[in-house]
Amino acid sequence: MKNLKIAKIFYDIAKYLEIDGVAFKPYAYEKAANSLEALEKDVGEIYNKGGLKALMEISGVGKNISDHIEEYLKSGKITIYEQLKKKLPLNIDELVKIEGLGPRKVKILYQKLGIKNLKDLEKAVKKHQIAPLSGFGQKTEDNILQGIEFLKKSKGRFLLGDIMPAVKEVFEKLKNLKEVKKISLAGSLRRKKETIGDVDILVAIDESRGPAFAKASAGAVADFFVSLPGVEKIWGKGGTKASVHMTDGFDMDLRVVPEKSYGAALQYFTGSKEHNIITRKIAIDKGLKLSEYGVFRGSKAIAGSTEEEVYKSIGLPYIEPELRENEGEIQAALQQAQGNLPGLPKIIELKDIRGDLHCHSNWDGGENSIEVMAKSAMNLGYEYIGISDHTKFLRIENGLNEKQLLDQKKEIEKLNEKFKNQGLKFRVLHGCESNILNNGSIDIKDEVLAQLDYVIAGVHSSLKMEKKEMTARIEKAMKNHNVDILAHPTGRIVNQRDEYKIDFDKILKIAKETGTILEINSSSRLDLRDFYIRRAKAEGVKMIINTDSHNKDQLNLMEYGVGQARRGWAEPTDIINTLAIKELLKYFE
DNA sequence: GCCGTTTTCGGCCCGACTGTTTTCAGTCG
Repeated sequence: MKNLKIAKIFYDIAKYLEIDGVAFKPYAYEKAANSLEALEKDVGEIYNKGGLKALMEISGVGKNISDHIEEYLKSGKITIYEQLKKKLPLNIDELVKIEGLGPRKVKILYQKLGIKNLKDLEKAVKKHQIAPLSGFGQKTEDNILQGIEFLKKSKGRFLLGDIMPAVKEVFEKLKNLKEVKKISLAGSLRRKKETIGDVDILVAIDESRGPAFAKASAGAVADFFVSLPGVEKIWGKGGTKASVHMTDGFDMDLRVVPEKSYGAALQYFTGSKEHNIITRKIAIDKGLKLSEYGVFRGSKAIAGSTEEEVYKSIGLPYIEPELRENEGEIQAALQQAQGNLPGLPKIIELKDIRGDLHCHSNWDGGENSIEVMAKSAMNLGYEYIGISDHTKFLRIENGLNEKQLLDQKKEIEKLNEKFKNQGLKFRVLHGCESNILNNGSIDIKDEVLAQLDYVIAGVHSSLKMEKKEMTARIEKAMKNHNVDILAHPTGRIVNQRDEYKIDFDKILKIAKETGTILEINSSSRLDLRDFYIRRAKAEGVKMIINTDSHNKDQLNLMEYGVGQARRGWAEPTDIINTLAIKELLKYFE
């Protein structure tokens, strides 16, 4: 997608300009990049329809930046970007990931030592060339070494679903402390980002019994925090904060604040940075000041104990954490505050989900029987589960052939009969996760597919096809009238694999035409990504949130798919597994 | 480089920490 490619270039330009010490321009480029990411339409399309004038209507895009966009659309290049790259041939992205290294220091390292990337940096650290530089020092050198080692060990960021179980355990323990009055996760974890740098936990303590008591309470919470099982190393501990490194590899930060500023602190520590900047600006426009301590008029605090109060004081309705990226939520909130439509989306919640339709059983080598999977789904409060085992092309996954699928159908019918006799209002649906072969055909005969309640199709082979071929392959599968759901539509896996080359706009168009449902896969694929979800929603394409469970415990991954959908602004009406069974089956029909 | 029902020029988020500064720049979240 061109929007994202251009956005990336603008972010890079911003960093280059920062390196050169240029004031304010970096912020302008970042802002434009941010707007492009949030755009629901293709920037090429906007330009084709309305030219430069239409581009300049994008927030943060003015005369110069619209020229850059035009240049990119025409030639695939932006001249000043090429010049900046030539002037400072650095891998900035890589270098500024080291804690303590920012653009200015990166420039000094390049000028004095010719450091262009992480490898160069590591060599220089080992030869102790960093400490003697003016502005650096022994401590900086030590910190850089530590930063390099952390990056190597953890690759920097963790998959949300991988660390959440451990975080929840810690969270529950803290919550049960008598000193803790309020507690919340904050940061990217609360915004449900795909990957998390570190874990932020915010706690409010009781202040009503005086400062000495409050101080003792805060100390007790911090003491407890650093002595938790799983803590490998304590980075630091003070009266109101502590940070630790866990044996699982991630860092956790604890902040303890008084109750009166809990809401402001939560708003601040939740971020994102971009969202905070714009909310603070809105405060300034109203003659107020917003910080982590509260909202102030002069020196008088006018709000701070809850987030709702903080937003209200600056004239905004409450904004869900998953929307706080400055990608249009502020405009939507302002719109809502003025009583105009559509305002903020009423984004989907976990409790809206009535079933999970991408689940594997022990028929294809999954861990649990259909009955066990079904009972686990009942325990989650679902009304239905769909069994969708792999089909025959995937031999390595014990894919089922036509005969096995029909045998499985009988077993599912029997199980439904049993549930009915037990008076249970729960239904097992029968589907499959079929394979889209290279020529776009499905690896199971149509007459068998037609006998299933629904059919999922996905690409599991020849992932490196050229864009045109791959798009045509998927298009053909979507046009098969037995295919209901396109599994993990772009093929990406977080931190492991990029998406395959596809024309996503075309996929959206075909989905709209054929009524094909696009999957939001909750496993480590997290595919569709948030910005694709937003575009699908804008086009009126329906989606489904599935877990792709291979055992009963993985049914719990649903919360991450829902988080993904929330970041994509999806509402319950956009997601078909919020439907009751009757409507769902009608939709498939 | 962008933006404007207080501005077409003069602004551009806030507070804390760190390291090396002898009064503050760079970095972080």
